[in-house]
Amino acid sequence: MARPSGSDAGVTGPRVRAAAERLFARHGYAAVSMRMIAAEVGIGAGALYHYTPDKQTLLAGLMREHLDDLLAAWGKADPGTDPVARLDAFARFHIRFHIDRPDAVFIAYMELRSLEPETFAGIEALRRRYETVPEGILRDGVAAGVMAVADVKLASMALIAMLTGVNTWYRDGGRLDRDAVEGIYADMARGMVGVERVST
Amino acid sequence: MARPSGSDAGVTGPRVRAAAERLFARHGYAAVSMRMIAAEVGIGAGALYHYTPDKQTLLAGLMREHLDDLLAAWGKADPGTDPVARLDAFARFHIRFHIDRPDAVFIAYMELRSLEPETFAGIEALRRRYETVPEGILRDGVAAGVMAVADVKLASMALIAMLTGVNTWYRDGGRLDRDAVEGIYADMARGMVGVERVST
DNA sequence: GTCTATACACTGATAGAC
DNA sequence: GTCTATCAGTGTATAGAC
Repeated sequence: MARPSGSDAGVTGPRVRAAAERLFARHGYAAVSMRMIAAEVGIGAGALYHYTPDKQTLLAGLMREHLDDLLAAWGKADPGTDPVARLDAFARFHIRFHIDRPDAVFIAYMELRSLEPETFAGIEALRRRYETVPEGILRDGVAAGVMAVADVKLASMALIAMLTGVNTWYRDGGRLDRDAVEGIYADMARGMVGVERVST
Repeated sequence: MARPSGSDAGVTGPRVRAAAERLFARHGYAAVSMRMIAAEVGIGAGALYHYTPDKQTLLAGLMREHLDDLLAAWGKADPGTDPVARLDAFARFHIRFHIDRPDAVFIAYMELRSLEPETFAGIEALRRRYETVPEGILRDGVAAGVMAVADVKLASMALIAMLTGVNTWYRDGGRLDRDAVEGIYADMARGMVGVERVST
């Protein structure tokens, strides 16, 4: 039995966030109006303010949620074994997680400038925490003598940039599937940080 | 002798473009008003329309100019010798060129979505042409047997993403100077595409 | 070449009816 | 929980004086 109209039982909130995510990613935060978001959801603009106190909070919420998910997901995906295996896992995890959420990724990386200072600081701290993941892996790898990098911090930034770059061109149904892409990038990641090649 | 006021002899046009570049990079195209640009230059908003027919054209001009400069500069920097030397030159060139123009780079990469379709196509073609540079180098390197990549196109995209990523953290006067950064990245680039290490 | 004045649409956010 | 109506402010772009 269909329930009486008006009792959507908490589905509108998520729909508002989903619409905002899509539109912010597509057009940019500043270019999206609250009326556009409301129209996408199918409600009036005034009704949006039952789900967010303002536009800025809506954006910050999307970013925080994305980064929290990212950190939590790596916590589960981290094999916690030797550095080379962790590097491989990290490369594959990062690509998989990012190509599954192109909109959230784009917003989290590009709309930092749209945040007010205090909000920015909190989000930036989460980003920074994620950057320490590859740093730890590389530091361990260098210490164990199985990796060779001139600078752990630079190599970590280079690795993240390389992996995140997949989002600029990857499309489902393209020439290579996810697994192939992950494998090729994991390979390049190993070469980048000086892991000795297995087959040469 | 100072010339009579009002005869700035074509300096206002460049100042308009410079102000727009700075502001678009800082706040995003959509968040910047023509009034803000005019205020930065020190003229009224109406006077801007002597230098650009509209805001969109102003943006597209900045992007086109940046990409034209990039392609021309590589044309002069390309040593045109063996693939390994060209890879090294490309990595160093790309980093140097990009960290010297952080605003233009940010705009060219991030405001593509702010362009109307026809304008977008022209800009995108220039970007695509630049991507063929590392593709050619890697193809030659693989053919010559001095590089080993699973996929030339992916490796090119990975290389560009890695190098462009320097712009997200590099600041003049930081821990490492330009030349050191270039050297470290050129090293990682070699490892990434399977060039045999000299010192091991 | 720059100014002021102006057009008219749209902005984020609020108030109060239902 | 959603609606309509509304606020004060700002958006791009143009017209015409100087």
